[in-house]
Formats: sequence, C-alpha cells, structure tokens
Amino acid sequence: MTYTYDYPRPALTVDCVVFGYDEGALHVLLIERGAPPFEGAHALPGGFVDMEEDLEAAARRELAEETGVTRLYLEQLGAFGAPGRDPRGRVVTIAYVALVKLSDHAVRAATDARAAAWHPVEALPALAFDHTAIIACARTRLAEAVRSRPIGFELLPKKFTLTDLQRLVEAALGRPLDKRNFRKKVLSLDLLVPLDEVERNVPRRAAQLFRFDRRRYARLEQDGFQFRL
Amino acid sequence: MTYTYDYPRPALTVDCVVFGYDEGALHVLLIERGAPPFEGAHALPGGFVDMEEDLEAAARRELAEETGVTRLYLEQLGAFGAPGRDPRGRVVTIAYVALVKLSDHAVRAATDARAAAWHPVEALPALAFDHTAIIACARTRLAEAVRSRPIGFELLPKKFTLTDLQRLVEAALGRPLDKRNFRKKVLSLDLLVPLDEVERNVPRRAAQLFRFDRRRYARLEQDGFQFRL
DNA sequence: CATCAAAGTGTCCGATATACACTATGTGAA
DNA sequence: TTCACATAGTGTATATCGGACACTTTGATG
Repeated sequence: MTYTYDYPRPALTVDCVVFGYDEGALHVLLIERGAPPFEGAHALPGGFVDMEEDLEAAARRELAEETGVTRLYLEQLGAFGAPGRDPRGRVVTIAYVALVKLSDHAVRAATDARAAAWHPVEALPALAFDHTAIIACARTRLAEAVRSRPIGFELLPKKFTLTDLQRLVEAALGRPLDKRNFRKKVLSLDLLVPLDEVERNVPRRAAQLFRFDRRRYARLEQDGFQFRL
Repeated sequence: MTYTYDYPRPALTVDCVVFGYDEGALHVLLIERGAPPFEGAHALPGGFVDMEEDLEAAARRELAEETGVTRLYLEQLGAFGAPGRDPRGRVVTIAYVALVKLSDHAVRAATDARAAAWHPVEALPALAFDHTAIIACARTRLAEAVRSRPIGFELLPKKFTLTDLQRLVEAALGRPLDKRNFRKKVLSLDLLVPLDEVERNVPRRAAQLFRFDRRRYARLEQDGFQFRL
C-alpha cells in the first residue's frame, strides 16, 4: 500500500530529549540505532508521526516503544527542519523535552533500537542527525523550565525532602545553589506542605518530608501567578 | 505529476504572526483567504513548505508572496499539529513570530490571498483554523522577546527618540511604563549612542535622537551578556 | 559516648524595581 | 511679543529581591 499526493511532502518525525535526574547527576536518554541511516550510532528516541495522532502523543508513543519510558511531562522545544539534516531526504522533526527521575524509569530497548540507555550529559557520545544541537537547545530550555514551573516538585516522589528538591534543581541548572537561600525561596512560594513525618533509615539526622500542594498551585496558576526559583 | 510514499505523511505548512507597530498601536498582519477551506475568512499568512527549503525560508517566502512583506526578523514560535485543526486533513504548521514597524511595510495581497491588511490586535476578527490560538501564543512570546532582545532598537528607524522606543515596548508588552524608569534602564544598558541631532519639524520641544550600537551589542552578546527591560 | 553526616536556621548588604512631579524648551497662534 | 500647549527631560526615596555567609542540632553508628 502506498500513499500519493499532488505535491511532495517532507516526512515528519518527533524526537524526545529526556533528561533523567538521579543522585545529583543529569543524564540524557539515548538509543542506539538499529537501522540505517546512522545504524549503530547513538540518537534521541523518536520516530515518524502517525496520521491522526497528536504531536505530543507521537512523542510519547515513540518514547515508550523505543525506551519503555512512559508517564512523563513533555514540553515542546520546537521544530528542526534544515534540509539535509537527514540523509534519507527531507525530514522535519518536532523536538520535545522532559525531565524525569532516572531511577523511576527503567529503560529497555525495543522497536528499531538496539539499546536504550542513560548517558551523563557532560559526556555525550557523537550523535546521529543534528541531535547534538537539539540537546544543546534543550538544556537551555530545561534551565528555564525548572525555575519557572513546578517540574521538580512534580517528578519527585510524593514525599520528599528539601534537599532532594535542591539537588534536582541544581542538576537541571548545572550549578550549585545556596541551601538557605533555596529554602527561603521555595518555602515562601507556599506550595509545599510539611508532613508529620521524617525520612527513615538514614544514617544521620532525618530530614523533614514535604509534599507538593498541586491544588494550591492550580489555583494560583489560574490567577496568573508565576513563580521563579 | 504525483508523489508516492510507503507511509502517509501529514502536510507541513508554516504560518507567520507578524506584529506591526505604529504610533503606539499593535497590529497583526492577516490575509483574507482566496480559496477553500475557510474561503473569505481571515487567516495568518502562510502556506506549504517546499522540499529542499528551510522552514524559516518557507515562512519568508509565503509572507512575501501573500503580503509583500520582506526583510524581517523571524523567530520560531513552535509547531501546532492537533489532528483536526485543518479540515483538509492532517496538516502540521510551524508558526513564526515577528515584530516590524508597520509603516515600513506596505502590504499588498497576492497568491491565494484576496487581501492582506493590518488588524489592531485588540479587535481581531474570527480566524480560520486554530489561528486565534496561535496568535495568543505569539503575544506571550512577543512580550518576552521585546524585553530580552534588541528587537525594538533594531526595527526603529536608524535615528530614534527614547519616546519612540518606549512606545514600541509598551505596545509589545500591552502596558504602560514609567518614563523615567524606562530611560534609566535603557540608557544604563549602554547600547544607545546619542547623536548631535534632534527631531525636526515637531510642534514642541525637539527630542534627542539616538542610534543603536549594533557592534557593541554583538560584542556583549558574545560574552554571554543578557539584557532585560 | 564519640564521631559523623547532613539538617536546619537568620542576618546583612548591595542591586534592582517602582512610585512619583516638576521644570525646560520649541512651536504656533493670538 | 507673549502666551499656551505639548512633550522633553530629569532625581530621589522606598520596598523588594537575590546572594553571601557559618554555626548549632540531631539521629545513627561503632
């Protein structure tokens, strides 16, 4: 079965830059390509958009197929469509960015991909297509996103400590923050609820646990409230 | 002649949200569609991307063809691709945003468009497709862009007054600014050069003329300098 | 009970943002 | 010539925010 059009059409793909955070280090989820072009090379997970499928849905589907990673917050980064970026011909890709807790997302290779694995963001291998440039673009976006949207809160476990949150923000920004200033700011947002509970099984003073107040955030957001860490 | 593929492909278009500024009012450049779907309705200028054509180049080409507007700074807004946004079938569009000085850009209708005209941004007609949503998105982007990039300086005439610049920024932000504070900030950037010249033929005290120091900005930008109005 | 490792906490200072009102000047009309 | 008008041009005081900075507390472990 083939599909015929009166005018030529570029192919349309989606690619996902999934940043995985764990223990203070930032990683990117990459696959090893199992088919030409760039067979064997590392690349961002992604693939062709189906007809009748929303762009973000396509990104989610490809990500699940190729890496097993699901249930994450995706944000559109933009379209990359320079002629020549794909040796197969004209291919325009819509890139998405996400940040997830690495340890929550066991990866497994699947369709079209030999392997899916996390790579430290500071030591990435050579990549297929223009994926290196897309990742560079995504890092800039991530730094902005993590300061102005509750991505961090959302992706931590339900109960977390302020240090957990700070580590995560630091990893996303790529620089350390002052503990006292961070706590001041984050608590002043009034979006965290202290629980009657502390960490367990830690060989040191146990830290207070908090949860994120989703409802309150939803209400504030409606009123045009903007936060900034 | 037809084009055949093994898998179906969405059509790919570009659309331009061109904000035109003049005398304190912000306008958007719209065309009247000359062909179905939405024949006769207002819409953003745009159209199909050619093979071998960069996305931004396609945006420029369509804009020139449909409205006669050329030579402007375009910035990618993002991809809009919900299934159903176009009654002809699956069409994904990449939207671009620009801000120009309205009076510098005489518009004329052409290809596929019955008419091209500026519409005040506060009183837009009903639009074809999802163009109303795209414009809403573009306004948010514009407000951000005008404060963090020298769009304003760039698009004013070579010689301009501080009041000209303030009017423009106010129009883009959609709110008035304090004159003294604005001047303080803008002059402290050290990017404007006062000329030995004042306005002419004005029925009031003539204002000092300035020019934008492009070179200095280029140098600062390279050092990672960021400004904010 | 000594050690360790991280939790938790407050102040000061400098920079930045905002609010705010009058005088100066050039044109054009009376 | 002078008066009215319209806009240019200017500075200060205050509140707010961000960033620098170091010690004490607590709980677990050996």
